[in-house]
Amino acid sequence: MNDNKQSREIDTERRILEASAKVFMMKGKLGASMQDIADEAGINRTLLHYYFRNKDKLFDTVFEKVFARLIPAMVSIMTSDQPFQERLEQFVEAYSDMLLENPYLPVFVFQEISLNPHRIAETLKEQGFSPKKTFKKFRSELEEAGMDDMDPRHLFASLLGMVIFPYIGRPLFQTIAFQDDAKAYDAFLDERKKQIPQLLKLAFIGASVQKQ
Amino acid sequence: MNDNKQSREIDTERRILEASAKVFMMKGKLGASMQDIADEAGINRTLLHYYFRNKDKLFDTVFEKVFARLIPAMVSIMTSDQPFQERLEQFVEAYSDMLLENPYLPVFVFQEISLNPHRIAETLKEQGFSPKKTFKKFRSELEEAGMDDMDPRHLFASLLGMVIFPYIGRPLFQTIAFQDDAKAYDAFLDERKKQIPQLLKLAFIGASVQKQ
DNA sequence: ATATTGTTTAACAAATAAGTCAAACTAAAA
DNA sequence: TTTTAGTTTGACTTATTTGTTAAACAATAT
Repeated sequence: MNDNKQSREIDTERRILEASAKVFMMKGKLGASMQDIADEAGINRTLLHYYFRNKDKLFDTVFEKVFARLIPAMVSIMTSDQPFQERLEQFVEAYSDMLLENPYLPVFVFQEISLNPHRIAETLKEQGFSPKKTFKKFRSELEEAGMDDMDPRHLFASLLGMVIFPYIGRPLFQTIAFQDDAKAYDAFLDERKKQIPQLLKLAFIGASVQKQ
Repeated sequence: MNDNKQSREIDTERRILEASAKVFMMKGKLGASMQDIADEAGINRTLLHYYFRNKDKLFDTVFEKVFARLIPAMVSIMTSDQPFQERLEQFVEAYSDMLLENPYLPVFVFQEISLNPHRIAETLKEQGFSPKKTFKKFRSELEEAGMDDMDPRHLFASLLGMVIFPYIGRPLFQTIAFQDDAKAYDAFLDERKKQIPQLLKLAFIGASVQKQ
């Protein structure tokens, strides 16, 4: 082993964080024991305490890192200056890909913010994300794009819901609508990347028709 | 006290189940201790064991009862023979009202089925809900109604997502889009009862336009 | 009245997991 | 080489929580 202490430290810390994220997401904060995490990381349990004093501190660190994965796509759809239809497609694509790699993320995050709602404001600040400003910009850009008759907050809630639900509700939905065929469900998830923007596009067309 | 033992029993059991549902939903299966539940029900902790042997058995009973609240609206939109637009409105209305009264339900259910995906098939059977049949009926009815170009599974996933997301993601979304104004968010939730069917209606219009 | 069944409680035992501590180990610095 | 700082580990303590047991209590039936 030709590691110096510093690289050893960094490596161990990274391994702990990766293992923690994985185990916390799969088992939940309370379902995951420090031993589980240590095993996943291939280290001694006490080492977790050495690096992160206690379970809460470890969890907080992990939560922020995991939560951060939700931000980039959100920022991009709210601030990019491309045509709306394209932003929409990019957003759905980016979010879907992220969820495909982190299927347990939404349940994990929503569970935690449900138990601990005050955490959100803090975490968002920590991530350097300014909700008020960003959302205002989104709103005004939408108006400029001539979608002023569709409340951006409803639009955004619908969009997020449509994207996220199939991941959150997978076990349920795969059972009732796909007879538990996992492969078919994967294909379904992929199709949604096109279906969701398409549905919204049709709604825009419908709206413009009704306007006249 | 003029209760006989039988009515006492029923009352106690009902109180336990109500308290359990509340505490489990708010704190999660692992976050809720038997003591928490006993306190909420105003009884001795050992009594819980007397009525439901152990925590797992109690939880299973509660989960089935809570999960059952998801079924009726789902069945009605899939089997009713009213015009589709009306079914849609009724579904959104029914689901929204149920969620308003059970705001913690979706996170609770999704967390549990995420940890325990095999439970779903069993629970659905327990509830006398036959996914395959019901969904097939939904599909064919949709086709008859002339919406054959919109995959019913995508439609249903979108619908559920749009309805449920604002409840699951409330702490997050209320913060970023409503500056934490709870009253405004309640109004928003109410608006969605109309917004969601409206969006889908517009999409149908858009689809019919594009068809030509 | 008392015996029996069912209900409720307090006290105890066992298991699990978090967190602490001191000792062992490693690698670079003096 | 030895010292020093940093890293890793095993053993221990403590706290929490589940589940059990036996006894007390209540209400009805004999």
